Amino acid sequence: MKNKKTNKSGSSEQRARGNKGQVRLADVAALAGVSTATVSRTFNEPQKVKKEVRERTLAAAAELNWIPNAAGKALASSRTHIAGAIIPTLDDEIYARQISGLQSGLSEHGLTLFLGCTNYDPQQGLNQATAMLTRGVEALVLAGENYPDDLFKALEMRKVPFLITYSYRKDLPFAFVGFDNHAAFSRITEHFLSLGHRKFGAIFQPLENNSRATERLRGLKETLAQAGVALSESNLRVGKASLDFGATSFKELMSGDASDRPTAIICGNDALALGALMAAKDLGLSAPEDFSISGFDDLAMSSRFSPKLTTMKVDNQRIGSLAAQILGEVAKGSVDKSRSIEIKPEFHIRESTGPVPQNS
Amino acid sequence: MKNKKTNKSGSSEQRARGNKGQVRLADVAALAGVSTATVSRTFNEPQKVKKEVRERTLAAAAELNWIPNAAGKALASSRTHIAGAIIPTLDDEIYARQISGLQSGLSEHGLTLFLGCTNYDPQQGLNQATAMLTRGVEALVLAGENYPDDLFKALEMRKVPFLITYSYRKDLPFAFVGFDNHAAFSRITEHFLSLGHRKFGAIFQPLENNSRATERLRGLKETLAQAGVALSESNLRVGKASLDFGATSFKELMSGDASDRPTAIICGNDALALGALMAAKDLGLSAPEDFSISGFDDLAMSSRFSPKLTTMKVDNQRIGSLAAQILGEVAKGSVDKSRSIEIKPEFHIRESTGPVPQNS
DNA sequence: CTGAAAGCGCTTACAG
DNA sequence: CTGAAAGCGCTTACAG
Repeated sequence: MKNKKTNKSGSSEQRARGNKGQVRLADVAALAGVSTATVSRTFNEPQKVKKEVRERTLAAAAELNWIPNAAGKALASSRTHIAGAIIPTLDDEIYARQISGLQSGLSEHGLTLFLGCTNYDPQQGLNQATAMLTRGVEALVLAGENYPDDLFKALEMRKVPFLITYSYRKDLPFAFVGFDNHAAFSRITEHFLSLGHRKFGAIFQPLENNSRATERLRGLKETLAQAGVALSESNLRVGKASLDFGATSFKELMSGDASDRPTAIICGNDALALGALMAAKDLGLSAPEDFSISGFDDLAMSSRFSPKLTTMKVDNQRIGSLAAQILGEVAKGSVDKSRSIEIKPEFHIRESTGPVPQNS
Repeated sequence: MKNKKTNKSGSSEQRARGNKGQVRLADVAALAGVSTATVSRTFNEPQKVKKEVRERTLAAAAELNWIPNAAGKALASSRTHIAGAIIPTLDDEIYARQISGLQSGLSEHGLTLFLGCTNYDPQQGLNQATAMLTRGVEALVLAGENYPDDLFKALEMRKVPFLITYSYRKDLPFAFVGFDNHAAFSRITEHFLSLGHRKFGAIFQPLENNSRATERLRGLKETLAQAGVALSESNLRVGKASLDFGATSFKELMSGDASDRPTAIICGNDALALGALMAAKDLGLSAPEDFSISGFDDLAMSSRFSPKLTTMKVDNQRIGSLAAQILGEVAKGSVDKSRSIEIKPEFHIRESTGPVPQNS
């Protein structure tokens, strides 16, 4: 009884010495009549505390509405229970889904997520990462591998485990959870070749600081080259990954001489392909009668559009969950190195691709 | 010179006492031959340090590649430079955009963002918020106001400033950055009424734990009621906010007796409306000749679909930036209370709404 | 302008 | 099973 009172007034004395009126572990200890060590154990290693004492402590904590201060905890234990993720942008559903899967996965491991966006600027990526290192992230997810060398150096110097998502590359010494963009576009290109197409056009998102897009285009070009087919520069359009750019580019590609016009159009993603299909309607052209076209991502709209779009689906939510699981294990220390996981995209051949039109 | 050496070996002695090999401010101080106070000032109040000393200190920090430890900093200064955001889901572009604007805005204020998703479960929201309070967030953004009372109590008890986004309500004592969902749907409904529609149908996302959707439906129903028009329960479909549910619901609404069939269909968002329009094509019906329909959000697709969708646009990126700006000021202490900002959605009347069909 | 030292809120050997 | 006390890496009055 007396104990309680002393504590309560004690608490306000503390306030005078700088404490902001925040309830601290020491206040709980005083109320429960135990040492600070016991309060700490009650919450972190309950089995080490006698039941009766534990309950008294929990009651005190509940009465005071105590929430532990993570900074104190982190300093004393050198664990922060924080993970970070850096992505190009949330405006692309691809990354939003990954973060969604990642966040709920990390949450199950008791990790809170710091989020940073680079807007495709490597320097911003470095800044975000530095902020996160300062705040003691235990692990980091980087979407894509377009980051300055300094970033990777900093991570290695501080021994912060990290994982690269969305990409999967064997030529780089990092842990990946993603897929092989080059192989995916190789596969798509083969599909067109096997349908007899020889005149190709391509509509792509910006390649700068985006090695995924770059790899896709390489996969496309190299596969064509192996078949002895060239993609002329004039039939390659690169611009904003929007419906509009897809539409404009399509009209340009189709405005040429009928004999030069591509019969096959490979798009860097679904938004571009859907934009192109909309422009086709305006021009009175339709797939697969007049041309064939493919996307990448399998947006919700793509399988319902008319014609249904041939595309590849990547389960981004799953990429996020897998990344969370790996990092959760690494942070817990049960695994000492992050491993790679290769995701296989699903190729959905639908209505938008077919044999070469007769009159071409 | 000697100084340097002592320091370096000193550093490894420290390691034996628990330090994880991490470079600390004290190491920088030793290398530069100054006190820890001077190192701290060099970074936090540089104008208080003589130029020469400052430069020596900066050089030492650079040489050791020192990154300050935020936990130590937070504990000593009681500032964490962390803000948090809790949203229902990232799978909805609405929230992804808000987070996008929020993150870059906060970043400019030197704040790092914790992100948590509730998946529309208030309890998860409380858990995420507790995790963030533990980690010392200086301010919190909550999307929507569907959170347990305990959450608001906890925030108020700890005097953590917070802001509710997307909604804007005058009947609740919180700071909002958003719009009036009720008024928005009232406006949409008036548009249909002014076109002469009297038979209404509605396709909505789940209302449970989603007061935005609930307000929308209320705005719709009350405006109809004022005009003496009823929305029959059988003409109201509530389900997943997907293209598919929009399509299925449309077919159901249109399957009834021709005389009972709604001429006006108000959808809770664009995905539902686009799904309905796709189903209409299958049925050989088209807007606005056979029926009128509206959405909400103005997705990229909506202005390009055929017919172009009548809908309302909310600038979610801007909601995020505004929230960041307010919280940045509040965290800095330049303002002591967060203020509300009402956003006005833009009503885009396009091709999908028109006068009541003659034969109805 | 600079430094010695206390203190922020926790955890964790260590001793009992 | 429990407690006294040192220590985690910083900042900040205070004194000079």
